[in-house]
Amino acid sequence: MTEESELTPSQDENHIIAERRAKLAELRKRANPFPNHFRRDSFAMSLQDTYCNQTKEDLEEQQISVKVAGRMMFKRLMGKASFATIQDMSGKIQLYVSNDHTGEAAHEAFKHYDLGDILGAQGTLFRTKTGELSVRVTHLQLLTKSLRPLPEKFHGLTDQEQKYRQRYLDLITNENTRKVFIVRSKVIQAIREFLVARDYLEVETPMMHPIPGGATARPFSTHHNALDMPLYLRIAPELYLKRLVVGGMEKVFEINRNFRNEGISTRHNPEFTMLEFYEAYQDYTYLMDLTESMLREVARAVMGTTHITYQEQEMDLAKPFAKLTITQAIQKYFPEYSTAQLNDRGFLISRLQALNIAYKPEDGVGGLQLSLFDETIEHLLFEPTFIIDYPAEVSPLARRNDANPAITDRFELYIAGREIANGFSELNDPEDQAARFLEQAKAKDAGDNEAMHYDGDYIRALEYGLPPTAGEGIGIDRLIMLFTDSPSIRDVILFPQLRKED
RNA sequence: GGGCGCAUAGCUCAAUUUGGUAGAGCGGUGGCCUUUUAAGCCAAGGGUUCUAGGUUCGAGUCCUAGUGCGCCUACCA
Repeated sequence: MTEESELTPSQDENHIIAERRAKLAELRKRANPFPNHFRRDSFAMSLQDTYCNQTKEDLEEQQISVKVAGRMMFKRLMGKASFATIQDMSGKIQLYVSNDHTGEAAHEAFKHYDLGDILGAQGTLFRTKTGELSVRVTHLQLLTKSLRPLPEKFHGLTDQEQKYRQRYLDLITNENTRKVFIVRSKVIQAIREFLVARDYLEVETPMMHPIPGGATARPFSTHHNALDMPLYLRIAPELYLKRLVVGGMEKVFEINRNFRNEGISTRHNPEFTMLEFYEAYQDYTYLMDLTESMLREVARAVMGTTHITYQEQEMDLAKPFAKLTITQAIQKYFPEYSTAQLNDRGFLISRLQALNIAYKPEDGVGGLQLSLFDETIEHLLFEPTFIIDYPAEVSPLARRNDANPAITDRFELYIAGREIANGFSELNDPEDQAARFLEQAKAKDAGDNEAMHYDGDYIRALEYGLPPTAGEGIGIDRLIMLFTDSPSIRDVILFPQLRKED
């Protein structure tokens, strides 16, 4: 960081911060304003839950003593008594601070505490006139002085950029942001439990690859000094996970980050979280069933329902997911295209040109159909839909279909108009795989910088024998967008990638 | 990468439509108030209008360039 870009007092501070610094300096004269000996015994939400049915009289009778701590979010002074609302990781609870119970000196000190300060309070539970559960504070202590003012309490933080750059402020201020990331954590936990319950083994494979593979994408490149060799941040764990299946880990999964050096959008972050899982002695039809079960079970576990509202449209994950081939999907929305036309290279090219859709001139019928599908159909698939039978030319790691070697036993799952999952019966014929790597390498030489490298060790592994295996990747961030009704991937990633601030 | 939009007090927003002394609420400061709920009332504060140029007697407002963010689009999951 350069000297100019650092936040120095003269550049960044305003009168509010100056006043708070002066308060802090006063506090320092009397005691350490950052003590670390207060121990709470209760969370706000557990108190609210435990005592929600107890009346004012019940509480007076029991004299329940509690110690709570949290950040002060609201403050209401009324002379000889005050109310404050503190927030901890579970929720909020109100404090009643008064000359009578807290003592005049402590109450006077409290009046100079600021919103954002972190307080520890001890006292007894009671219910106010209006029925709100509160702590009648007998001992109050400032645990951390906050120097910077919080965003306005009613509207909160709304500036998107500040929400992303200063996520801590967004989390302090916005209930919904907290909810999104709690749901995210629970979804990942539920997926883990779903797979572990089916005897899957969770593993971690390298994030730094000497040969980037497992997907068609541009990698980030770096360099290892001691080894003096180039390394790439992984674009997919696929080839390592299948090596593990070769090694006898017959049900294996990994939830971790992938890195792709490509565009950023509401659906793309340079680093994103993928679930990949592989199961030996299964095929892609099994994966589709498993995926339906997984999404239903996760939805029930996290939200208690399979009903999802995404951007004001509704769906029910309990309904069977549709299954369509690429051409069936095209014909569903454009019945005017005949099957013969959709298998006619000339017709497809004329349509793509008419619709101004980019395509690779060397593509066969399958690739052209896919280009047409991606541009015209994909965004229309709101209800969960498996698109099946992908052309072999765009599926270099997938097993060929027994009846039609031009296509593969592969599917992609679309929900809310975007790809959520991609799965297939794995290609375990080492000679076919070697040939397809060579084809990719040829494309790379011809200038396709997303084409795959030839991975000699992966071929060597296949030559020892990969059992017939089914494998799938699920984009966790996009799944979380769906479950949290978030319009942008940046809303479900705690610290999305942004440009430098200065 | 291309197109469109936005940037004003710590935060949320105004500022009469080619321009004429930059305002309010919240928060903060001082005062009143012992059951408040975005507490209330009174008072005094708080600004490099994103940055750099330009037009003009005069620019938050108009023009040019830049920076950041948002949306759409392209590559992609």
